[in-house]
Amino acid sequence: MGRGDGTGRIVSAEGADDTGAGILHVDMDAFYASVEVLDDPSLRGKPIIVGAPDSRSVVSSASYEARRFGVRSAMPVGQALRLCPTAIVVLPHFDRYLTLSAQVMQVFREFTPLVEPLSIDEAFLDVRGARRLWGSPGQIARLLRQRVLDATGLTCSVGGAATKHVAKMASTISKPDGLLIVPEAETAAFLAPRSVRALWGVGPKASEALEGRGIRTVADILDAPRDVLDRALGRAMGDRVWHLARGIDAREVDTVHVEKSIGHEETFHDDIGDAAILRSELRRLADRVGARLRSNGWEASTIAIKVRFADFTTISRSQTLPEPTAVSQRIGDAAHDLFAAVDRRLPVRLIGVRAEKLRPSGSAGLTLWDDDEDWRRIEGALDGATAKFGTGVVTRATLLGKRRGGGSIPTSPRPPRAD
DNA sequence: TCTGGGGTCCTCGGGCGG
DNA sequence: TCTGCCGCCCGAGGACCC
Repeated sequence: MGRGDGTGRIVSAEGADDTGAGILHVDMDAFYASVEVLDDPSLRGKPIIVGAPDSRSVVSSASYEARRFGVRSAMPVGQALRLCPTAIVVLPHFDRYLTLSAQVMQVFREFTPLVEPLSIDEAFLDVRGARRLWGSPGQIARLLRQRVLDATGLTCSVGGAATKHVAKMASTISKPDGLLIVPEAETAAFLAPRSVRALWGVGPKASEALEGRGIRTVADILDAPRDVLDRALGRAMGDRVWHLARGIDAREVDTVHVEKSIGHEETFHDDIGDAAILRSELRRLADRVGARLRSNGWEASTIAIKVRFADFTTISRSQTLPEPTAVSQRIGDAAHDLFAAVDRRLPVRLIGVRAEKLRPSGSAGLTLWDDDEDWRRIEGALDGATAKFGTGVVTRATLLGKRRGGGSIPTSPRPPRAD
């Protein structure tokens, strides 16, 4: 596997065993902060915090120089500055990050079409079919890191393994500017000593629940009875952790992403108690949600609002509409109705609007049931890039993406069963 | 210290229909 | 006609991720 190279990071030795490690996870190093350094070289080597310098802002990204002082993402900027008073606070430039992200993803696609972007700065790649063209997974990872650096001037870290989960853990451990390949046969040895918190999906609450039962490492999970995990974490999570600890993760690299919700929210600079101002903010957020729905060709069946009060308690309310919509006015009306029913005893810190249960607009008339038989019918009806159902036209990508994502194409409920 | 914004997924409880 | 049970859907809230 890997070895330390004296700088705290890990780089798998050239020619090290990479048998069966055909899934790569690539993660850009301190992405936003690194882009800021790229665009202003005078920042190089200095502690940088990307975020707004106002009282309610949090750290979006921090350079490794700042992280040495304990600065972390999502930490309030004020707290970060107390830990690292010499840090330079830089305002984020999201358009620039998007441009560089697109360049990086393009580099990934030079190696394989099987790229699953996870966020703006990371992706999974399935390189099992790229050996003839580019070499073994380890060779591909090295080439890819060099290509990213040449194309953008940015460094990234790469983990390689037999599964997405282990590849992701490997890239995290190799950071920054590292490479760690875990050959399939060494998966168990790699996992066993890791903290439960290192498992993807185990956060502060879940790790606390496990540690309360004496389960601190992946090896401890292997020894724990299933029902103990289920009681600590709930059935679904217990099951997932049981499998992940054994290196079992059947998820494939999925190149099709289908949005399930679209929302906007905003934290006010000062808490607001005036209902008229809050209603106009809801309208503004509803306008933005509607505009995004329309530009994506979606409409939503459910509208939800979120309200966070001055004491940080947070509530949400949602409503299913009689008809799906992408009209901002209707979204705003629904948001107003929901807001009117909220008991407001404290001023409001944050307000948000979200559109859920999305479907392609103009797909009314579809009557499909979400089961295998219907999917065969849908796929049978696919003609080139689109399929026609009733009055609606749905793209092939949408249909197949929905299927893979396990979501529902505009579906109707199954007819009531005859008793 | 005082907690962003964009999401996804899971759990739980209540309502409803067979 | 009523009741219990079951399964499904919906809404609310929480945990988690980047």
